[in-house]
Formats: sequence, C-alpha cells, structure tokens
Amino acid sequence: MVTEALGEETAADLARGFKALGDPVRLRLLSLIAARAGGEVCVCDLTDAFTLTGPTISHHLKVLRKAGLVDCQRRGTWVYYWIIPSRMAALSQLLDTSTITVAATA
Amino acid sequence: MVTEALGEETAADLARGFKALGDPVRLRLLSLIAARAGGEVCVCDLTDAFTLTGPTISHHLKVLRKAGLVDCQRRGTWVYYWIIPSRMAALSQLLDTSTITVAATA
DNA sequence: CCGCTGACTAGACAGCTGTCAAACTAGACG
DNA sequence: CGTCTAGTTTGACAGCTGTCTAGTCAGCGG
Repeated sequence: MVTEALGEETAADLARGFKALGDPVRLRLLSLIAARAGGEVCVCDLTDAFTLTGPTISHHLKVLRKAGLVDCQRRGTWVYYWIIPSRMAALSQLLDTSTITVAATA
Repeated sequence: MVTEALGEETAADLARGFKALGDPVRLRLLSLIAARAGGEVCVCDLTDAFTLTGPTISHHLKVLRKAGLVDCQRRGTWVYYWIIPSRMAALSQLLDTSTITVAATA
C-alpha cells in the first residue's frame, strides 16, 4: 500500500481495475489465461470451462479489456486473449503492505 | 498471478475482496488509513476528507470490514479503524505477475 | 455464392450498489 | 437524568451489473 493518500483521479482509475477483478468469473478467466503456458488462450477454451453462455463470457472479457487487464486479437476463426502484466503489477503494488509496514515502523 | 487455475470457492472469496476495493471512495479510505503513521484512524478524520455524508462513509467502512480488509474498535466516543495486512497481502500476491512470468518462461 | 462455426452485440430483466435524510445507539459531561 | 457529539442503522431511490435469448458479423470450406 502506498505511503501517501491517493488523489481522486488516481483512485478512480485504480478502482476501475479492482472493480473488474471483483467478480469470481472474471477472476477465474484471468487465472485460466495466466496459467496457460503460451500466455494466450482462445475464447472457446475459456467458454468450455464455465457453465455460462457464450455472450456472458464475452461480456466479462469485455469488462477485463476495458479495465486494461487483458488484450485480444483475432486470428482466423478464433480470438485469443492474453494478460497485460504491467497493469496487474500496478494494482498488485498498491496492495503491497510491506511498503507501509516499513514506513510505519521507520 | 497464480500458476494454477482458481477453484470456484477460492475465486468467490478473493472476488469479495477485490469487489470491496473496486470503489474510489473505499480505495481512498484505505490509503488514508494505511498512510497514517500509527496505523489507526478515527472515523471523524476520514469523514472530513470527503464531501460525502457520514452514513455513506460508514457504509463504505462496513463494506471494507465485511471484506476482511480492515477492522475497528470503539474507544470512548471515537471509533478507530486499521488495515489487516495479511488480507491485503493475499490479494496482492494473486496479482503478482512475476510468478507466472517465471513459470511461463521456464 | 451458401452454409457452417466462433465470437460479439442488442435488448430485456432481476438483483445489487452508492447515496442521502431521518432515526437510532453509545459515551462523555454536567 | 438530560443533552451533546460521534457513529451506525434503516428505508428509499436512481443507476449499475450479471445473466440470458435472439440476432449479427467474420472467416472457413465447399
């Protein structure tokens, strides 16, 4: 966690990211993509992992994309998704309590 | 990010945490608490930092508490809040892309 | 060109969320 | 006990969200 209080705009941007993470389906989607060795997963593979309909999965992927957490590309018939590590790292760092722990004990 | 796909229950629990983080006001509340040297902040100090009403701040603090991100205690007239670092760390670790990067390149 | 499959968009709808005003509870202080 | 302040709870309401069905678009194979 950051040692200084967040500004309104910064907080709003980061909140968009966390909001996208605040759904079990999207969290599982991300983990499925991240766990894939090549770093890329076809939508059809993702859809198969859930009991939800295609449009619903598509909706969740769109939310993740708009939050800047993943990106995608169409290759022939299939669409592939991958994670954007820098964005993940930015959110992860914000929650890193070691920074504030150091600051608090210093 | 974890190298293995998340189970449904694990994903649901973690999603509850991220969902609580998915609001600018709550994110700023957390940063205000985390930035405080003693690690504890009185509700009145938090309320003063926003243009929102007391009940709204109270509501957001309740959400953070139910998500396991903070805890509170009444001392006399005032109520103090502090962060629960272990919970923050668990969420932070999940987003740590360095793990998967290592796994992917290995 | 026609049909097939994979993926997305549009629209609808129940359920949740953020906000406020009003009412309530817990201590402190005479 | 009475009253003042700090915080929470309740109830209401607009707006957003997750899900589905139905319809649409993009490529591939004949």
